[in-house]
Amino acid sequence: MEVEIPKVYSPETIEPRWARQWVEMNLYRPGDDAARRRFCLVIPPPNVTGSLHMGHMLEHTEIDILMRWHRMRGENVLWLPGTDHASIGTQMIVERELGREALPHLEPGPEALSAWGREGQRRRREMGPEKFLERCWKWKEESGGTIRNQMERLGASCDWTRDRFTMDPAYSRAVLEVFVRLYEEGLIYRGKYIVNWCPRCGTAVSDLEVIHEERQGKLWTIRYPFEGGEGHLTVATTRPETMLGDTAVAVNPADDRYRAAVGRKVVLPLLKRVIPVVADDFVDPEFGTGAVKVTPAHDANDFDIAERHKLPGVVVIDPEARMTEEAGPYRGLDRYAAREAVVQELREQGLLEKIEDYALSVGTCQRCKTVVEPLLSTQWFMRMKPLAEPAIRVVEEGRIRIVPENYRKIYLDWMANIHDWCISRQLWWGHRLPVWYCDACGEVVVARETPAACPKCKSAPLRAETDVLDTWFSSGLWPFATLGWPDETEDLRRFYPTDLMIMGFDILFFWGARMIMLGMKFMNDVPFRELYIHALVRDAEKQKMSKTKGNVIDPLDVTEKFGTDAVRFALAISAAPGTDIAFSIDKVESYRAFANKIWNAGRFILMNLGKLSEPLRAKLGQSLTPIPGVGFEPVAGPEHLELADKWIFSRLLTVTREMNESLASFRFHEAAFKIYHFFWHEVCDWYLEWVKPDITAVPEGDKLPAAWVNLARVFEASLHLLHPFMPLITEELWHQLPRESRGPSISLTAFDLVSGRVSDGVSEKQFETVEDLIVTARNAKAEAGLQKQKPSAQVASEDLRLLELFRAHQATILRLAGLQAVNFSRGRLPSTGGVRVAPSFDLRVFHEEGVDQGAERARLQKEKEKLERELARVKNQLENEDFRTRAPRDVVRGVEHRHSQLSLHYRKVLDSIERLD
RNA sequence: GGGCGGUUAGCUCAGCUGGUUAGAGCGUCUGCCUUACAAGCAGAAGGUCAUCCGUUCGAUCCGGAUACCGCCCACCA
Repeated sequence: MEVEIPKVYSPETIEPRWARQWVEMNLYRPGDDAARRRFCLVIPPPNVTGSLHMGHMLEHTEIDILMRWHRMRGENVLWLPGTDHASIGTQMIVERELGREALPHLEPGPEALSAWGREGQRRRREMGPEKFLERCWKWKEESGGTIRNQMERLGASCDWTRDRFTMDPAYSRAVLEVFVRLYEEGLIYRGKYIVNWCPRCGTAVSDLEVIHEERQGKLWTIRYPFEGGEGHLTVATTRPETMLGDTAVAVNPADDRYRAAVGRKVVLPLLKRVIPVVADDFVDPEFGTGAVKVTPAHDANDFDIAERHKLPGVVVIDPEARMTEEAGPYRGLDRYAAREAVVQELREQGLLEKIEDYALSVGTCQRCKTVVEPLLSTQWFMRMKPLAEPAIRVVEEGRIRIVPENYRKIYLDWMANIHDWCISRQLWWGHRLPVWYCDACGEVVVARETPAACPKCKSAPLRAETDVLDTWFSSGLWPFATLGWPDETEDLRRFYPTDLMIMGFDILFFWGARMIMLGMKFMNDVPFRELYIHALVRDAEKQKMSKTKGNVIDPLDVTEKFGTDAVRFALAISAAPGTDIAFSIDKVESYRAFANKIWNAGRFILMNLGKLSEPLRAKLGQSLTPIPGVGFEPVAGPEHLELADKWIFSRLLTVTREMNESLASFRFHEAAFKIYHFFWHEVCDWYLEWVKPDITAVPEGDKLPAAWVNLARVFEASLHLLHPFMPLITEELWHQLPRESRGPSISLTAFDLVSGRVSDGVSEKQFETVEDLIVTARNAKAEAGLQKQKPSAQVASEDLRLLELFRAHQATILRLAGLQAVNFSRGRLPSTGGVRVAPSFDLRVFHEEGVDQGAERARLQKEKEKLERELARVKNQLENEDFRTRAPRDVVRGVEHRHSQLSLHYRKVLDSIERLD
């Protein structure tokens, strides 16, 4: 039977097939064996605003690696998937879509985007909520589908039967429940405060949604004349247009310059309003003129000053950032036009003292980059201090472990300085606040169901609130609402608290902190026990990927081209905790080569399988069948073990253990590197080459050669170790291996070490010595220019046991080193050239044309110098009495051993140089 | 204004709690289409671990300073 297997692995045919099959089989529902540990993670729900980017792919790869790893250790694993409605984000995208439909002729670009946004907003208002929300839902269906396809293609092992969306009816019920309960407890309140207002989006946004940017601006110094008298106060401002809303000037009470001014009044220029001069500690006498204009309706600090001094607020800027009626002659002007006009007028009136350049930080809208306007506005807020307290405690006490640890401090600092959270948004897409107003008596009703009439004055109907909740309000409930809360479901009982959460740092405060607060509040327990913060995926030059820079790599593109497994591996092996990832196509390419390597190793085995008779193949299948209750053990077959077998199984044991340790601490790069190196450079380069003759030979009789059992077991174990990183290719190859009874997937076959097994240091050492001999021979061949030929060689050593070891593996040494014959003898080689000296053996490759004495001398000279340097260092160390007395014994002994090896080697090199002469 | 991170081979990065000879991938050079794999095999070159000072028997690793780069937070008009 000859099996035709392509030489080059083609992920595009194999990967999608398995990905689909896993979904169709509902393979990744958690098992319900109560005796087993459970492991649960709820996905950070991607926004339904579009398709997934490299950051998602990294996140999902990391999650999937851990999920598969836990699953293969026999745990009941739940990875719960879902998506977030992304209130403001989705609404903006749908608006833009509407705009694009209305203005299809525009060339795509930043200008078109903003034009489409404006037009879409207009069309949204025209359509009304009902129709607009229909469009949003349609968008959600499409976009959600795209996301799901992408995740499936990635091989994400989530339980799709538990897929959730933040606006599912059940989920929305949880959102309202939380709102009502928090309101009833006084933790949600309504009030008129300064909020961050985005004039473009037409909504309030939270502090976190404001991005501070350093901009070059100006500082204007303006005179405010005293009422009915001589003189003036001068104030400095970066926003002269807001003076129209000034209701006071404030100075520091300790500032002698202004002591007399406090209590007097000044005349606000342009509007001629008479306003008081007040004393307030907030004012820094050092800054500007030491006198501050107070604009309570358009500045958060001024608002606080006004509270303290009972000053009124005058709103001069409207929600669209135009001047209001209160701005008198400037009404209707845009805020920036008003600024110019105001400055112009002040200059003409001689009230402008000076203009200086000034770098200031302005708040911009996270979504649309528009400069945010602090605005006095009635909004809903969540009181954070009482919620933050337990959320701080659980992290301090280690009930939630944050990794890498430096984020713990950042989290705690932020939580300690937390401010109340503005949760209402003037948007349409999202959860409407469960609030009704009685226009008759002014009553505010917060209820789970629509109230029929006002509970106070009985009038009806009530006017429903139109604001929706900040997206992060609903996602804050994610870990318990997805599991069925407020109902006491089986899932909630079984899977809360979840075990792990993985997210990017950018949403630690938006989401992570809020989940912890709300989880503690409503479940009285942490939402997850560990929180791993992953790195950012950047481009090869470590630049942020962005559309404007044009350096965005689309996960789907690169996946299609090189295969999911290759991309996953490239991400995993770069994912060192705490360091951003420089991602490049080159990297993916080199891990595609790795996938191909795995494929070809499998191909070698499968091709030679044809040399086994049917019964022998069945026997092999038996030896690969998982042991019930234990799963697959990465141990050698019970039969004869060659040196190479002992070595590779010993290494396998070590590598498995090390990978387990790495994954337990989120050191993905380490685990990926370990298996990469093990599989390629140990299994393929050495083990497979070593046993090759035993595998390619046609066995005689009905006995299955031990080499077959061992190789198949090593390969199968390697597939298991690789599987979390490269699930698709490993699944494919696993299915092609013979097996007595085949489960549905490698990922459901438990794989673990039998405890107490220790690695075999003696065999490792012996194997490495033989390896050393072979490499030395190859090296000698290469430098003598004999790579094409098969020369003879001579090996000598003082160590009889070593010679015995070499003799026992003579055939393998000849084959792997590419030698014709080798002669082993005791002692040293008496040759006059071409001798390689290692501490424990000499080796000489025969060269027909004789040795190039010059090159030989140069090489030896270089070696001598290197040895001298090292020897000097080691000697120095050993002669240091402090080192001998203070360093640990085994370190000293190690250095001593090194010294004896070095001197031996050095003497041999010296000797060789002498013989050349 | 506070806080944090980085600086290791030509490039991108590993190197966990200090200890024998600092590692990979890509790139470079040499030789090979050796019946698993040229997306491969074999061999090689390439590093005063940013700089300075300190702690230590011993520092790429710990502490301090400097330089450059980057990030986060913040209610100074």
